[in-house]
Amino acid sequence: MLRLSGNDGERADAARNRRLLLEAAARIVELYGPEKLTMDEVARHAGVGKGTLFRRFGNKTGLIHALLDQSGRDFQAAFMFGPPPLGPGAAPVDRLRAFGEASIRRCDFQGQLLRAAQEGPEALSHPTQRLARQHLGLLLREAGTTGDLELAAYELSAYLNAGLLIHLQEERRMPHERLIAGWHELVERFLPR
Amino acid sequence: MLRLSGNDGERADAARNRRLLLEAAARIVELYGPEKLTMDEVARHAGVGKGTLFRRFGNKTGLIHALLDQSGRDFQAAFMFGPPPLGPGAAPVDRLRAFGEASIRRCDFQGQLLRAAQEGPEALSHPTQRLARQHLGLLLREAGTTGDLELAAYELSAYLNAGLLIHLQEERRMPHERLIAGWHELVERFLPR
DNA sequence: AGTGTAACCGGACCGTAGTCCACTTTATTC
DNA sequence: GAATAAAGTGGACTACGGTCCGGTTACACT
Repeated sequence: MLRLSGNDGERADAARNRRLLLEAAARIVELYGPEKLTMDEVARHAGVGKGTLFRRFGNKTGLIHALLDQSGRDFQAAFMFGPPPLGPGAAPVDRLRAFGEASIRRCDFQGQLLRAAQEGPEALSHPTQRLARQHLGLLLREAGTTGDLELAAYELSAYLNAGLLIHLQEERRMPHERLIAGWHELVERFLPR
Repeated sequence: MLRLSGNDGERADAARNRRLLLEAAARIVELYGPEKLTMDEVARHAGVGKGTLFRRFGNKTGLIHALLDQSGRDFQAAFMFGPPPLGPGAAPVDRLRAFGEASIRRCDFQGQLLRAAQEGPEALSHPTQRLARQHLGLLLREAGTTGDLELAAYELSAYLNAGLLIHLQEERRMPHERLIAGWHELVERFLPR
């Protein structure tokens, strides 16, 4: 078989099941919260076998990434091509500040899913994480920061990790504004003196 | 029963089983590596029921913390009471540098266990983590750093997270020296200008 | 020694992530 | 429209972490 005609090389029934599974997963999260998102339940609600679910998304973090895909793409588009201060056009420092603010804001809405997506040792290697670090590194370079920019990008993105932000908000009871101020302060420390 | 005489309020058989379980766990890690450390196997090797294992250590991260306890205590004693530059007596900046170096060195030996111990949402609340952050915050204050020192301590300790260090070493192939240099650079950024 | 009781013990049991593979469906080709 | 091969499917199965609870044991007090 040559698979020339297919839209994405995905068979029609497979595409339908992908849609069913994503809808079921989204519904479960919306109705019962992310902690009730089990692979068995998703498959059951979608009226589909478990094997199908794992074939489509690989594993649970794969499914969660697929759920976050749309908002992730929006976010990426915003900081790469959108209007300033997040997108190009503003000063690098302002873009850095805006990037953190947007990340923290996003965490307010999708924190639990974001945290779940960042579990496991391979999370740091995921394309979206790499892209964010690359972006941070680029902005640092433009801002005139010197030194090991790759490590600097890791350090900055560590602060924006959903697990850390949730801990600070829920365990340490830090208000939103303090986290933002902390980000601004951190960015400041990375600027050339 | 008053439980006055007992050494630690732990019954003799319980103490014996704790020892057996820790020895079994240590042997499994040594012989087969941390990824083979399953609760069933530990209980089986110790010749003890699974319920006993969970009663003693609560959960898997509890067992791992118990395994790391000795080296953890040594480390804590070293940076709180030991000789400079890690312990008191040296300049705060030098103590900060030494703290990171010691953490990175420790990660070289026990990285996999340390990473496993830091999984889960409650890891950041664990006493050893809190103590490390408190120590970092104190050194920053002594070094004259201004701003939100609590957040600053979180940011510094994020760099020393075993999961991140292992990722940088194994995935990004960064040599030991680069990680050390990165730590020194990071500390530098937190010093008053 | 005898006794009461709190602590301990073991292993059956549960929920969840992830694997496996015999069977079915789809799409292409002739 | 029949043959065919690749892709898809579903549910039984495994491994693992963690819970539960009826039975047992060590210890303090008499």
